[in-house]
This record gives sequence, structure tokens and C-alpha cells, in this order.
Amino acid sequence: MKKDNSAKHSLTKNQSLVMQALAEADQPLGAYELLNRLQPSGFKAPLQVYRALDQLVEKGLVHRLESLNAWTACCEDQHSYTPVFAICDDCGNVTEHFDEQLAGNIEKVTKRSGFTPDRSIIEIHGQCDDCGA
Amino acid sequence: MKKDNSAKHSLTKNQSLVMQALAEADQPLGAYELLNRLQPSGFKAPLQVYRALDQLVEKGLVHRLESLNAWTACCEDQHSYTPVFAICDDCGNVTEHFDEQLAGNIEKVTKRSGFTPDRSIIEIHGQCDDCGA
DNA sequence: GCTGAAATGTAAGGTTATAACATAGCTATC
DNA sequence: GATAGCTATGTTATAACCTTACATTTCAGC
Repeated sequence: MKKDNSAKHSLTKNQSLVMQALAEADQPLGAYELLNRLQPSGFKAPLQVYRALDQLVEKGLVHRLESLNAWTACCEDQHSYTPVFAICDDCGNVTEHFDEQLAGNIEKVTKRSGFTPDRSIIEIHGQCDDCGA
Repeated sequence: MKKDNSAKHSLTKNQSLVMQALAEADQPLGAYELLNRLQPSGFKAPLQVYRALDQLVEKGLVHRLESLNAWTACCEDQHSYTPVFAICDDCGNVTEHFDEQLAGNIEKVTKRSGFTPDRSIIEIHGQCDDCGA
């Protein structure tokens, strides 16, 4: 089970509920899967989930996985480098990695053309160690 | 206007129409935007667009931009390295880049944990040269 | 011409995300 | 402690994106 960083960020009720659901999950969850899991807690509409997710992403506690349309609790409290997600297409497990050199490479590639990077999305699909290859 | 590589790949009618629409666009297009543009050519249902897109991606002529839910014609015929997309959040312009070192680093980061990479998604949001920063 | 594989047509439905508007709660300043 | 302003929340409806299922057509190779 992942660490729950909510204490340090004074989350609201809905934010806490979503954060907790993500922290308890062993995989990224879709917004509607979150809605299902949070209905016993009083959630009724997608927007409640999406708003909490947006706020948690803003705080850096949750990442969105663009290629999965899913969301996952951040593995640690704060990180300055762009995270790299390794997504196992067999078991659905997702791990978060960091690499300073990689982050530097990205800046370099885009800045060549006068581009100013803001946020980077790096998602690698493949097979995790357990699922062999 | 981007180069149209369709001649080398013997595309079907629908594939050609979609390829041409993407090649003529100066930005990535969503599937329904493509549908709109192709209705004069006889397209009637989303599935016609999605099927053609899937086939073109398979052939390597089109890329899907995960963070935009949009599709763009590939800048060149074939490339072995993972493409890096620089996406301007102001004007919507998208450019495709390549970097051998970057591709190598990505493999390295994930392989550390026994992960076997298959396909990588790298999309950098920010501001292009024209839009300043 | 016949056959099998690939492509296409069409209707319906599922999933993911946002717009619009109303209400409630919290904080800061007077 | 009023009140003004910001943030969070509730609720309904709808937009945007994608897939399933099944029937039909096209076309290369025999």
C-alpha cells in the first residue's frame, strides 16, 4: 500500500476520499471506477471525482496517466524531475521512476527549436519483471 | 503542408482520405473533427475514421497524441527512434523530434527494474518559439 | 468464377470528461 | 459578528471520445 501524504496538504473531504481510494488501489484507477468505489462515501456525480482529481494533481499528490485515462497516487511527496511511468500491458501494474539525465535530455531536444517546456509526459508500455518477456 | 507518404503504402480509399485530411491540417485533429471534414467525401460514422486511423498508425504513417486525444501525420516515412512531441499549449502547434540518446535513456530507466519496454509515449507541453515565453 | 481475407457500411451503446448553474462553507477585514 | 469574496460542493444535462456487433462489399490469388 502506498504512503498517504494527505496530512501535509490539508485536503478537503472529497480530496481526502479520492486520495485514500487511490492510495489503497494497487493500480491506477479511472474516474468512473473511483466514483463506484466512493459511492458508499456519498459521491454521486462524475464531477465530484474530476474536481478532486484536478485539485490533487495541482498539489502534486496524484498523476494522470494519459495513455490509460487513469489516475494514480504519487509515489512520494515532492519531486522536481519529470516522472517516468512504466506500464505493464499484461498485469496493469504501473511504477514511477526518476532520472535526472532523462529530464535534461528532454529539455535539450525541444529547446533546440526554441520551445519552452512546461510539463512532460513520459509513459512506457511493456512488460514488467513479474510478467516476463 | 506535410509530405504525403501514402503512395508508398497502397492505402485504401478511407485510409487515403484520412491521411490526406491529416496531411493538410496544420495541427493534430480529433477523430470527430476528421469526421466533420470527411463528411463531404462520404464519411458517415465515427467508426470509419477510427478504423482508418488504426490502420494508418499500424503502418507508421500517423501518430496518436495521447494527451490531446488527437492524431497527426508522421513527419517522415519511417523512423526507428521513439518520437518526442512538443505541443504548444498556446497555438496548438505540434512538432515531432528524435533523439537517440533520449530513447536510450528511457530504456535504461525502466530496464533497471526488470521492465521490458515496448512502445514509449513522450509528449512535452509548453510554448513554441512563435508564442514566446 | 470461387474463395477467403480485408475493408467498409450502419446502428447502437459504452466510457470519459465538461458546461452551466445553484448552494454551502470558510476566511479575512471592518 | 456582519458581510464580502473566494473556494469547495451538489446536481443536472450534455459533449467528446471510442467500441461492439453484425451485415455487406471489395479484391487478390487460386
